[in-house]
Amino acid sequence: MTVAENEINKTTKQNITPVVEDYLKAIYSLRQTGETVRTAALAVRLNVKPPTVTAMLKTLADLNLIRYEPYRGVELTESGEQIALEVVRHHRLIELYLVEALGFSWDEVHDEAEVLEHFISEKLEARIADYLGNPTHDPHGDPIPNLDGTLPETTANTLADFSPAAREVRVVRVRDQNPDRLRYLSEIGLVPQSTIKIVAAEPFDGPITIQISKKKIALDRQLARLILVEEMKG
Amino acid sequence: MTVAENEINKTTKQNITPVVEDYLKAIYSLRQTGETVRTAALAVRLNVKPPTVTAMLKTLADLNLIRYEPYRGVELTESGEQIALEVVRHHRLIELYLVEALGFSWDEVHDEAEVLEHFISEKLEARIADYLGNPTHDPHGDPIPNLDGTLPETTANTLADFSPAAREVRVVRVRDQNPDRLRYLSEIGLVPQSTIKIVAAEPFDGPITIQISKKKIALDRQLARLILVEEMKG
DNA sequence: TTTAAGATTTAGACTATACTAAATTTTGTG
DNA sequence: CACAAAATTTAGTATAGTCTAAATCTTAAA
Ligand SMILES: [Mn+2]
Ligand SMILES: [Mn+2]
Ligand SMILES: [Mn+2]
Ligand SMILES: [Mn+2]
Repeated sequence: MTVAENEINKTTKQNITPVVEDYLKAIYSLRQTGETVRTAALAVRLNVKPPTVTAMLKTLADLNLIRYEPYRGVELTESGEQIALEVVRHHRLIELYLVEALGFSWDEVHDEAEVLEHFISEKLEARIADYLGNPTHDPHGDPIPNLDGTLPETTANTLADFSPAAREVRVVRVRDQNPDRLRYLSEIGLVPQSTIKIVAAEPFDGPITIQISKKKIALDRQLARLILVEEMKG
Repeated sequence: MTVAENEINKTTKQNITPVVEDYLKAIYSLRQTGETVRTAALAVRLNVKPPTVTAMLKTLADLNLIRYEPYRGVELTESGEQIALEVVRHHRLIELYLVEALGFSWDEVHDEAEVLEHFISEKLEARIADYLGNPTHDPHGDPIPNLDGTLPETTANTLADFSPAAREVRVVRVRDQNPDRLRYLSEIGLVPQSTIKIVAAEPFDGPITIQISKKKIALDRQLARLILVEEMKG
């Protein structure tokens, strides 16, 4: 045997393929919702069938990137999370770079970043971060993980949680990556850093009406839940 | 059977993997030397063993990307060449972009481009080309294939072919991608567009002595063969 | 508390790309 | 022109990632 049997579980650079990175990223992102990360959710997210997920979960567990309890779900280990965060950093830096340096709009960057995140070198990552002045947020307001694997703290509520009583709020993040919806949102001026006023909130989970520079727009409550805002200070 | 048997030879986007692209690019580049492209040369270039090449050549022939005569070598078909040229275009645009927009030096860009060439979208390619003003040559003086798959014509001789009789020449291309040698060459000022004078050429394939802005430097004949130059007009 | 529906895993298979060892073809030398 | 050396292909195997069909586990409803 070429490799000793007690070495089979070692994580090497080689083992971290683009597919592995996407699984880790998916686990990380699904965990953000607070729920246990299950096979079915991963299958949907990653566009594969459940048995494919099960097979990969075993591989990831062998690499000590996740803790896996059959039938019960998974969670990232410390090293799994570090890799996930590094890939997320790549993704968000690339998104911002494409917008800032190459004139992409915020609805065009996701698919490009989804691929390139796996292939830029550490050197290119550094040059991009440097060019952008070590930014903390991407074009959607998503926080960019730091090099050390920490995340800029975000304290924001969703637009859906605010009542008309609230005064002006500032949009800080748009948690949507559907190109058509993103185009719609930027058309009405609802982008990170814009200021809006909440005009009305219909009961029974009805629409939220907001005002953006004179214009009133009714937003579906589901969509409003994806818009994170902060109260204006002062 | 899901796919009819008379359809097995169809080239689809799916079939064109990064590995396939690298084979086509390698065949294209080896062909430039004028010699028949053989299994052994491809194996060396692509860092795989000869049986691996044989297997892939069959696949490429099935996809109508090459003509393959067992034991006798291969050549690209029209569609194989188009794909090779497109990948070369990506490679060289990326190299130039990294130098122009992100401060890379010419010895750092090859490895990065070798990977990214397979993963940029057509949209990103277009934005990069646009940013660069639709350039015709990369940082090494290598011609960048046009969108239509044609190549800017280059008429240049190697430095090794010139005798001291020749007057000043302009460096137009450096056919080397070894980072250490490239650093050496840029240190002595031997880069595309620089002007040099040929001072001496030793017999028996000996060194060529050149002068670059007052300084005389002896260049190994092998290395001189990789430097393409043009006589200055006027 | 039983049981059926839903979720998940197991079993078995396939494709792409790689390898080593062995067989075969080509080529260059005597 | 014969034949050994070199080049190439064939044969058989491996790994990563995917699939479908079948088995098994979990859970929620009767
Ligand atoms: Mn990805
Ligand atoms: Mn984003
Ligand atoms: Mn490549
Ligand atoms: Mn080049």
